[in-house]
Amino acid sequence: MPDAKIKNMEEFSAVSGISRPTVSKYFHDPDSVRASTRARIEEALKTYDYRPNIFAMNQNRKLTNNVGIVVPLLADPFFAEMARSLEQRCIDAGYRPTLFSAHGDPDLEVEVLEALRSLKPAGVLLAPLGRASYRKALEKFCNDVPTLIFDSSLDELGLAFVGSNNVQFTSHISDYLCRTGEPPCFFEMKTPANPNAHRRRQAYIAAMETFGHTPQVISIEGEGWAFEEIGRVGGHEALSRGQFSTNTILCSNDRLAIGLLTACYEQGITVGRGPECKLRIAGQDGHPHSRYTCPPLTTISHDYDVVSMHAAEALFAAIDGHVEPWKSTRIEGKLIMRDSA
Amino acid sequence: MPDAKIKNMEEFSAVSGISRPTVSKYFHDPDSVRASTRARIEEALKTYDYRPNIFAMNQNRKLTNNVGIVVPLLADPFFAEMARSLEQRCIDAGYRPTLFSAHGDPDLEVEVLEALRSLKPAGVLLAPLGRASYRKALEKFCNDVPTLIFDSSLDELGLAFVGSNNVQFTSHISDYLCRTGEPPCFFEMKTPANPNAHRRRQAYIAAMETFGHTPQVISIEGEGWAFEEIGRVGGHEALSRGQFSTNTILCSNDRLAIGLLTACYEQGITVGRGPECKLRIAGQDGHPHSRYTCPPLTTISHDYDVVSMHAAEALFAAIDGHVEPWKSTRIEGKLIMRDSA
DNA sequence: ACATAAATTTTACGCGCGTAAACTTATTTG
DNA sequence: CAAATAAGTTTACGCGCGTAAAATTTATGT
Repeated sequence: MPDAKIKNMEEFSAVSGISRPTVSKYFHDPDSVRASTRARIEEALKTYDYRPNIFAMNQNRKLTNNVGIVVPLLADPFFAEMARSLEQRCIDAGYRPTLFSAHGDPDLEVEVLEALRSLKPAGVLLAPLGRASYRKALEKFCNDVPTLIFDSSLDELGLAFVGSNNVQFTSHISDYLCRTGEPPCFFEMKTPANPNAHRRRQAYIAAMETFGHTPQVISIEGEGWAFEEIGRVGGHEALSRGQFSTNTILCSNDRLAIGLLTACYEQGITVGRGPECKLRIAGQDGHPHSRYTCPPLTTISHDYDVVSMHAAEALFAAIDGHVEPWKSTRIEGKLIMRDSA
Repeated sequence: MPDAKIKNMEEFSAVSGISRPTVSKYFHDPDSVRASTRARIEEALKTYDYRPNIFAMNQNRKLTNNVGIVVPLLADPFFAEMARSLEQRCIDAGYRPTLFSAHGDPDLEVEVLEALRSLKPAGVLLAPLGRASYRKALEKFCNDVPTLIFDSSLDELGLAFVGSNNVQFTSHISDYLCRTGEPPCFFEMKTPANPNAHRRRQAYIAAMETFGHTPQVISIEGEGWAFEEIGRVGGHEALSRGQFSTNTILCSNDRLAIGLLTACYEQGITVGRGPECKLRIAGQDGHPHSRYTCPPLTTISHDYDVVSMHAAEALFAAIDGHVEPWKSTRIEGKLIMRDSA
């Protein structure tokens, strides 16, 4: 039971009987001191409540043990899950993670990066919003701070890129849809907030051509991150106009698919694999909610754990000085077959 | 265009022609210096890139301008939205918010609070996990740090409580359901992760008695925060056993309702208000996803904006020294009528 | 046991800024 | 316009800790 409060390291070194520089070393890395002295320090820690002042520590250290985690939109469960996973890995590796969200706003993203800079982080895990106009600001940031880019790639930016293999995602699920029924149309936003959307469209087109089908892309209007609503409204329009040339729709992402499912429901269109169903709908991302749509959504899921592991380890390696040339790691997704397609 | 880099406040005061203590005052509060000197400083700021070292600043200040925001589970869109809103209010008020999630784990919550302590925050906005066993740790924290509790109340803890009026929530929607059809059964978790659940059950029972109906509570098994899955599995069981005595079900929260909707779908049970529908289902919370279920979920929504406003302003007032006795502010919810009930 | 290497102690300085005190200059007020 | 007041300057110290250098103690190997 720690009782007597200790003001600073000086006082603590006095009561522990160890000199302050050695105590300092201990807090920097407990293994850097002799086992016997470590034991004495930890013994004192049990009786006296002391923790080094974090501000004084970071002031003089060239590098802190802070790690920034920046996502474009924390309200999106995909990023919430990635953030959680990365946060845990940082803690396990002895870093102090701090979580930031740009809330979908590129200006806020730049502000966040500015704020992050002043925290002198040892490294940053950044999922960029991906607007080209902000490339300059990101580039500047990456030059100053070891930054690993995840989720959506801005070529050659930062230490490295780790994310999902969007081409494989779309190819794989397109393949599945072609082999199990009519070839899919592709449902996407005309001006997607996420740059991965472009890769997915291209992969869809390529996959269709491989199968000898003519691709059909339906690009709907809508700006911002309210994908479900955009999918619902755009879905209503596309359905009313009869824009889907087959009975199968592959959506650019699950959130769009969820909106489209709602539109179908509202128009009384049954979705699913059964013979009585008019439409098959599939998504992409493995959104936490996709299991609970009606019908449950067939999708292809990110391997959250593997992506976060590669991202975290690549950053930590770089922090430890293991310099490697920029590279891109893309993790394959797993098809999740459910009732919607 | 800031070009020449300035190392510290000393150098900056030199190039700006203002003494360092005055510059220090300026960064503490720009309005605390004469308008003419403020102009000179800001003029220099345009040509020289300088920002005070945040660690050195916080080291000597008794209080930082850090504000901690702690939520039980960031992956829950309700908390994600609250966090976003609170974050913005902190920034607008000149504080530096830092976001933390306990990820549903009481031990992590305590750790987060420990970490937060060392940031010497001016204040903390805390939505507690609400396990009684951790009351002691929270109490200790609240004694040391000005803490405002939101979402779920632990009586008399912290500066004050701001949250939704769960009793009104349940009364109001129960009332609606009774007036528009058969009286509702209540669908909830036997051991809910969120303490508000108890209030809702009690309010349901009270509302039913007011209407002269006998309340029927279905408490399902399940631990943790995977409410949708718990609702789905529990829903299957309750449906199979015929546990619902009326055709109307009020769920303790939207996430449970979403799971129950999935269970209904999987059993081929139509949900909605139409004459062909077998069941009416309503939720509570105004979950971002509730609009997109099939059918869209009738629910009662938190007034996110008002709750976050009251919470933030109460904290800022306390930080500014406006001491007030502990009080509880409960915001009413708005009924959102959709097709499910 | 003795040389050598490793760890610790002593001593001392610096980081960047907050802040207090005494003094000087600028602005406001009657 | 002098006096009163407000704001800025100088000077100086301290915060809590990192860290370097030299001296000293302790551990390790043959």
